[in-house]
Amino acid sequence: MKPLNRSFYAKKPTEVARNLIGKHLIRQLPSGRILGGIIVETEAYGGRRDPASHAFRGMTPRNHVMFGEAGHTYVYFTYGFHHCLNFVTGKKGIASAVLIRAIEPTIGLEYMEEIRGNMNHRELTNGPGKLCQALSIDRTLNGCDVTDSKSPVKVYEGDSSLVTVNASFRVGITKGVTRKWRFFAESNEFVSKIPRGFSRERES
DNA sequence: CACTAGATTTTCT
DNA sequence: GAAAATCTAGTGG
Repeated sequence: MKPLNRSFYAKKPTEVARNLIGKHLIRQLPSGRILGGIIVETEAYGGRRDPASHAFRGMTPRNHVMFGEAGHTYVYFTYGFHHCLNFVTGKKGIASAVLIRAIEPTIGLEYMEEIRGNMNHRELTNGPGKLCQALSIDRTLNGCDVTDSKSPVKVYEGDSSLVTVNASFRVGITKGVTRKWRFFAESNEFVSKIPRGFSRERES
């Protein structure tokens, strides 16, 4: 099985964000150990037109990979604690990316528990900062080519047809809040936050 | 369950 | 110097 190819990523961020739901995210550690899970929540970010995007004010040392070729990782550090994983989308020269907000862990649960603390499996990876910690992702992984089978981070086809994808407003931003650019798997318990108007089945 | 505040440091203005 | 694509613990209902 091969990772998703570049044409998958070379589209509008909203389209890629929606299509990524249900795909398998795979992380290979330097030790060779494999961790992974199913992507259940994403958000799309644009370029100069999207006030919530890091690229809104043009290229900077931090965001320059967002302007590059689709199918590369964009990993940044924020709030003094957390890393966030994105995939670059669209055309080269025009910034856009998709933030991976949550996964349903399927491979290497024991390792994730080891570094995140032994906890409810739902708490392991249901947030952008949490999943980066669980998968040992930091800025040294910025700019990886996700379509390369040797990359430490890859995405494989999954059972996307089984999942209903919903759209809602993005989370944790103060500008561009009216765009419904957040996508998530309906009724999946690993989604980070359920917005107003949606319910989560089988919640205590 | 809903809401708030505080931690901590990089990045850009 | 201010803000940030977050998380956690704590309070109150």
